Amino acid sequence: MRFTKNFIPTLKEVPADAVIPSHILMIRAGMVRMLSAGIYSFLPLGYKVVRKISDIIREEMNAIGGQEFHFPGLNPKEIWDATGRVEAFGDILFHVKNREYVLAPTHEEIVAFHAKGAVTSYKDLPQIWYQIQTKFRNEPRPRSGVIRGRQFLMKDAYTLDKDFEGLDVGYAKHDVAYRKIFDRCGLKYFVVGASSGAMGGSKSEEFMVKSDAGEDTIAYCEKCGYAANVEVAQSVAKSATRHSESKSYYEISTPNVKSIDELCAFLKIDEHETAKSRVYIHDGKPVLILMLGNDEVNETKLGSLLGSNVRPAHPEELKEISGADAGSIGPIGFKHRIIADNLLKDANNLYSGANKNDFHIGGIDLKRDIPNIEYADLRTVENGELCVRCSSTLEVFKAIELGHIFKLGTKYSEALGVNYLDENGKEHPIVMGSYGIGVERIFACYIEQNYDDKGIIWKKPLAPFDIHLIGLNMKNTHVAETSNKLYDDLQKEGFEVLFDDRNDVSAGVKFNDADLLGMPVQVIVGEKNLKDGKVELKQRVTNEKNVLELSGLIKKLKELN
RNA sequence: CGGGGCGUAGCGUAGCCCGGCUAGCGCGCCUGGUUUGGGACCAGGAGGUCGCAGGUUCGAAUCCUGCCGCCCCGACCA
Repeated sequence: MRFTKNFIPTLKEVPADAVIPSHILMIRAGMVRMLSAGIYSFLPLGYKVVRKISDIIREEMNAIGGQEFHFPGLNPKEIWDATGRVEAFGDILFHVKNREYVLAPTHEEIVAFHAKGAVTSYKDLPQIWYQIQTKFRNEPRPRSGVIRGRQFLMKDAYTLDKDFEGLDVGYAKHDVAYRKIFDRCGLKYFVVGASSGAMGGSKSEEFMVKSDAGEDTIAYCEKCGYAANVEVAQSVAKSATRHSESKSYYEISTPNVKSIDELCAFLKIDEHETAKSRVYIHDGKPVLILMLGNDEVNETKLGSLLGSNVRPAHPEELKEISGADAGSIGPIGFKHRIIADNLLKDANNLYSGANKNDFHIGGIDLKRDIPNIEYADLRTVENGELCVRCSSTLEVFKAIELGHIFKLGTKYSEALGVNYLDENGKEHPIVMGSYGIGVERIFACYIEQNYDDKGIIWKKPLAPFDIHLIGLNMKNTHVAETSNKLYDDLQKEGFEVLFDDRNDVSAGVKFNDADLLGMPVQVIVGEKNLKDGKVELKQRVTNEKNVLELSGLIKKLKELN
């Protein structure tokens, strides 16, 4: 590709709206442009990367027996009503205004539709169907460039099996394929067991990349590989103690003391001697949640313990429920259900609120004083706590979800009546699995992991070109002739070459653009070295520069490639 | 949806508080010339509904009202 004949609009300045490195660099390198919030055009250079990623995905999907489809983005609303997902998606689903269509945010329904009546025998199973298609989701808040868009490219695959054993096999195949895909793309990633949420399945795993731009918070153990979303993650943390001698409880005047920190400072005690109270409303009834010290209630864990109908009590409700405002609530005298975090199990000599403003109570013995108390794991894991599996230190960080594999089961096949006949002529719903990969997320995450202050650093598998050939002064005939010949020769050797053949910009511009675009190697043709029959070869990753004989160039490039 | 910020040429921005003449600067772009190993130089030039609509005023980029768009934090998220 010649620079002069192609649209590669690089930018010297950082675009005002871009914040994270991948977004900034994708714009500066002339690979994407925003059309509207969360909607991006891929320019030729960026689209080349998209194709490289897609090709890797395609190869690995085909390797596990996947068959590539192309499903419509425009879907009849009726089929989405049939599975109840118009309502389930709510505002996230784009609706077409002048016809009863929706824009597909995923394709389970369409796969089920085509399977119905066509995949009718156990002999037809299993099937792996996949596509790489644009998805539409009306995200309330697109962000981080291409990472969360309203329109995005997704590889989505679906397995059709006769039973759950078959599903296990298909699921395992995808697990292997996904690891190969992300490995080949050169990404550092890890795998998290996750709850499958609204997809309505049983087992699922998420493939994640550590990144400050991420939207999930993950607890990760480097030693044993334990990884879990903090919504469900567990850890070993210091618990409250049960002292051999249990004091009797007593009221303490604590004017204006509200937070646990203030209480500890006021009484000169450790936060492991305190219990924080949070009041929730579950099915219209108050529940007191007791946490050790400053631990935060994990509302996901609370939700799965009590069921979905849980909300924090409003500040106005607190006084009527407990007799006090937030900051003075506690278990003693609380007349409703009380659930304490496991770390508080059977603790005594505790300090907590008195259910009377500006008073706390000391000497609480949960075992003695709160006979109906229940215990559960309700806390949120924090950085530095210990792994429940291997006791080494957990790291808590933000991460981006690259891919997700689900065991769906029969939810969609039952809703849409997608059945097959077994060996005995008996009818069963087809068992489905669903497997997604965010194509642009691979793109962005790769850059997040591979850049420096000059620009992107591509490695071979995703690099839009193998070689960035630079003719420094194209007005010099020797340079022009040599670099033009090299351009042809290198391509004949099978290299993909980007040729900076501009004759109206100075050397510095070309060097800086080359570093910004970040091809793995740069071949620099300049008058100085050419006098001696030599050219310079620069490796982008290491910044290693070699001046070598023209005659030996191709051999050296083949070694590097 | 809640909180905060922003919208001026292709990009980055000044001016706005405190209204006033042809809206300024850098980059980029065009023409000519010089230059060519790390974002060159000289000369000339093009490019603006100041987000949109309404209002106040003799006069609005600037003040007021409404709307739209974009970014960040939160909520939400398959």
